[in-house]
Amino acid sequence: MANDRSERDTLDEVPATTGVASPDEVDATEWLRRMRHSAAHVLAQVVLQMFPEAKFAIGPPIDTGFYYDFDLPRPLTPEDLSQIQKRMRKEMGRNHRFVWQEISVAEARQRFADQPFKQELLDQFSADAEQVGICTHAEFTDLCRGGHVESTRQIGPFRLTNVAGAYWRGDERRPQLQRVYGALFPSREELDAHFARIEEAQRRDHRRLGRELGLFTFSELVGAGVPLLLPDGAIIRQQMERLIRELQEARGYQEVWTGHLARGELFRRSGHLDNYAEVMYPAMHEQDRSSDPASSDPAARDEADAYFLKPMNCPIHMTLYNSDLHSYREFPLRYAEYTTLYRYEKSGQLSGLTRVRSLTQDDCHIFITPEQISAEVSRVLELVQTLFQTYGMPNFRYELSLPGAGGKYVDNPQAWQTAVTSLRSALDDAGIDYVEQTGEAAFYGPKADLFVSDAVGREWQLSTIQLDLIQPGRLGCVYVDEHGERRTPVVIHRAIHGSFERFLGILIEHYAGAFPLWLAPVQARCIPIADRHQDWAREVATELRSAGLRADVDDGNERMQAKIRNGQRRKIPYLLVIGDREVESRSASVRVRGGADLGARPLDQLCAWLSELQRSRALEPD
RNA sequence: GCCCAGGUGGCGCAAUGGCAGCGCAGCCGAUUUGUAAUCGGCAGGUUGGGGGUUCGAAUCCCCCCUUGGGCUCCA
Repeated sequence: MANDRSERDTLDEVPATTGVASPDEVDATEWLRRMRHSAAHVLAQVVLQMFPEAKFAIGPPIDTGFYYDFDLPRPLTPEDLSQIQKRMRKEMGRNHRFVWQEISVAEARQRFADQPFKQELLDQFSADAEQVGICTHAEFTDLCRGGHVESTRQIGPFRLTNVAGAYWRGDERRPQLQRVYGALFPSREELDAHFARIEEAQRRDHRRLGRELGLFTFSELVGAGVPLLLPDGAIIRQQMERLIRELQEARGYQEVWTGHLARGELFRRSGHLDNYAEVMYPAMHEQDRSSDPASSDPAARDEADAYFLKPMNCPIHMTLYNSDLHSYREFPLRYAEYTTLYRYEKSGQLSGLTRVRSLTQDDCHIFITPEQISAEVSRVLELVQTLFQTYGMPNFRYELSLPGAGGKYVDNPQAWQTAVTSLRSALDDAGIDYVEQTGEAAFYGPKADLFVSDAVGREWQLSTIQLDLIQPGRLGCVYVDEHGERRTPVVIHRAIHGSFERFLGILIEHYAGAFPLWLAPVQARCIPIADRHQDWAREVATELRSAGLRADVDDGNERMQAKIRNGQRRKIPYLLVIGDREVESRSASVRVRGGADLGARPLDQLCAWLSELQRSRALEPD
């Protein structure tokens, strides 16, 4: 997640200005950073008072405040947190001055003799004579590159928010520390606004809306990470599938179907068992069904003969490609598939619809010659733009993931170079801004990924465009070129939605549950005012359904006001109120989601209007 | 996977060692109403699962499942 990355990056940033500054020496942003960093020092001071044996690690400012990592003799409780907070406020009120100075590494080693994490930070300096910064306020001194306010009373309003586990230096093999997070803003109002924003974000959290709107559920019995789409959620998903099918058919994609299982031998050849085994569900051995005890001896099993739930389609699509001999004239050859994949995501990673164990990609594999890379990537980028425009989602960013130095990247530097260059030029030609990430490429090639943020600020990858220089060769894919020579094709792996599950989660939050007409599970609901209006209400609904719309009738014995309230809460785009006047004039009164009353519309006009709105996938409900 | 905090009718919550309760939703009945909640009644829980402590466990202890917040991971 990029926001985490940016947190990490702050550790390595050297502040532009010296240890301590007054408010008029630095700009507002830097001043805020300094308040946050200074608050982290006060936090460490207080924790050290309460736990003299505490080992303290690092405590940088972050986007919304600060944190500090500690190794403590026991877990911190919520009560500890409020106690710490109280004492921090007290210390701040005492108005200690921050004094920053430089000392030699050798001196610092002595000073922090009982602080192993500080010692490790000092290890990165080669010479003992080098200078490092330390910052002192009250009785507390920390190893510190600087970046403080002048005194503790200048620190803005804050609140400690939570404790979390965090690995030392972000490495899961290293000790896990307790990270105390705090929110800090320049003013009380801004701090309150921050928490109000969080509350607002929670209101549009897809996990909450999914329940309220009856879109999806999970079951302990079915299993973690397996989303169960309720009828209304399934309707939205069907519309998503329909859209991408339409767009892809128009662009020369051909749909294939390859099921859910494949033998281990396939994944061995593709390289996935070597690079990806931990995310695959374990092997299913046919011998396990045998009554012969000898045959279930693990040593006798061959992973190659076992079956696996497929975690991706690529090797299967390549095998399918191999069922025939292909010519360069067929290229680009585009295989599309919408089949569910299964990935054993670690339990701690699961999150609503955005991180699941059964996921359905709008997955395609495109077979091309190396010369075609750039042009085909451009076509895929166009498809991405069209899709996101249709959903009205403008806020995304691209990352270009390049190979790093590691041995994960199979050699053939020339092919990699071509691939990277082609990918980059396609992005540039499309006028797309992107960030390059070295060492983030797939084991089989470089890729361009699209990220969006969810309601609570977490970033998720949706679209991906990956070049594959490895698997086609491993799986023996060939094509005949214009000279009659057999060559290995390049394959583009690409998904536009990413997975329908994750995209649905993002969509729910993007619209805050108020879907545009074409996606809304119920598009129009007829509300008869009294029982005598029910016949006409039913007729209106029937006519709308004949026009291809999803319409129903609220024939409960509640008052109209209550039905409107329910329909509104269900975020139905159009509520059609039907009373004496409407029955009389063969019409329905249209109430737009949000409250606008459009007055009575004749039934045939209503049908034509709504079905055109649906057909055009218009974004506004009115 | 790791750390922390949770799991009580479908949903949101209360009960902290001594009779499991409230609201919404649901069902039944009455009401027939013009743009965000009509009234009355009924029903609904072996307190996530298993084990333990105790005269007695939703409440304390252990294991597991699961959710949330982080960390790590994300071909």
